[in-house]
Amino acid sequence: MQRLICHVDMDAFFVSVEELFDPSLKGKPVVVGGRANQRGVVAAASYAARKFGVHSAMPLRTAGQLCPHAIFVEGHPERYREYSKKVFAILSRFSPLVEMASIDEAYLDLTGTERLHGPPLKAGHLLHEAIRGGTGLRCSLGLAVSRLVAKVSSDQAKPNGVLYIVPGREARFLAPLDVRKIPGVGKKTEASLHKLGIRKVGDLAGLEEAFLAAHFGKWGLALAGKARGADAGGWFDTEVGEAEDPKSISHEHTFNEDTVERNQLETALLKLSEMVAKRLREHRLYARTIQLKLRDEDFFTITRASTLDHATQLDGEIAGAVVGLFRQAWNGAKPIRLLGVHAGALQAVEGQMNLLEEPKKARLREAFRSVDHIRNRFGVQSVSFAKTLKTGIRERVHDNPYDLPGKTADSKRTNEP
DNA sequence: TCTGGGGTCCTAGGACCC
DNA sequence: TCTGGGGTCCTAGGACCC
Repeated sequence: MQRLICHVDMDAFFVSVEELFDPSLKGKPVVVGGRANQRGVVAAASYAARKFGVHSAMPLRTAGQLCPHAIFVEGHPERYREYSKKVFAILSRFSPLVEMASIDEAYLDLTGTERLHGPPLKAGHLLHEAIRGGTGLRCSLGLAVSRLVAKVSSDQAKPNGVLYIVPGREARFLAPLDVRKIPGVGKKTEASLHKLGIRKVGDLAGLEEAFLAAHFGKWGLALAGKARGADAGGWFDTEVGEAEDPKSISHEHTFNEDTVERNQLETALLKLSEMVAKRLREHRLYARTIQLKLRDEDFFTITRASTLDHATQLDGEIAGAVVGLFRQAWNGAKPIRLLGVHAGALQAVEGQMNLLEEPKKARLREAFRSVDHIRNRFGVQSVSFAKTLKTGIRERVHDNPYDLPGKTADSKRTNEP
């Protein structure tokens, strides 16, 4: 049976959700991500704002210069998660094999649903209409035999379009597109390809695999396959289905102003450790590697990792490791711009941990369960490390506002620690 | 144009072991 | 005694995606 994959990509998602709640924003230049004078980048821009050259990932200050009359909004992550879930629910009516690839993007496996939904293009339009009717949001939709071609075709269909690539026509569809359109080809790879005189996907498809392998290693081989429309290894080559456990969990924070205040920095590390530990417990995962991320005022960035002799999900153990790394890595001279805490080498609850568990640890874990419960009800800052309370925290550390759906957001916070 | 935050995957070198 | 070879784990950094 011919495989049929559908890629759904919401159009200007964050902006469109904002418009649902405030229709007066419609048609106006809107920038989601923060104020025009803040440190940060654009998370989403309305089509009206894009006309001025504003696009996502652009520094907010730049966007403010390009389009001073734009409406700048911080955004509402809970709303985006809510609408992402709505989209997921609608898609689930069309196929049991649905996967949210990010908050505004999903893959469906529609293989064998022809008797139910009709031919591919018909199914696509039904889906498009269902999303429009169920959420009031527009999306673009690509259908093809592979994830890769489905994704590229949804991009070509933007905005508000449906595009089906007939099986066998993949290479012809891709050939005239810029190499940059291939997922995984970013600025650097594009530049390298241009140097070799390769500009279009068609140029790429004609090359020897050995040539690409020589220039780009393992990635070059995949690239050759992608140019012909194959999923060609890696994540793209997996079946569409249930999301797997995360491979890492991290939180980081950029300070509004660079700082050399050790107290402030270490307090921030404790907060970040708490956030990481809380998410580990939500996922019922344990981390064996803890990593610190440090960025100084010159944007010079280092990471320092430490592998523990056992896996953990406890705030104190993570904080202990990360503060240790921090004291080794930073001599107090250069002002710090960003701190991050990263948990890797994750393992499930099942496994050797249970055997090694000491009764003391079990009690601690029980205590943290209660802490998480209280935090969920009253906010992160309702329960915290003693040091945090003592030194006070001026700089507030936020959750990732544009996280994947399905994770609980910490509710309201007080301004006082 | 002074550059967020949360992820994934890949590479390369060194330690260590057999 | 002038330098094996493979495997695995760990660390650091970087490209890329939304």
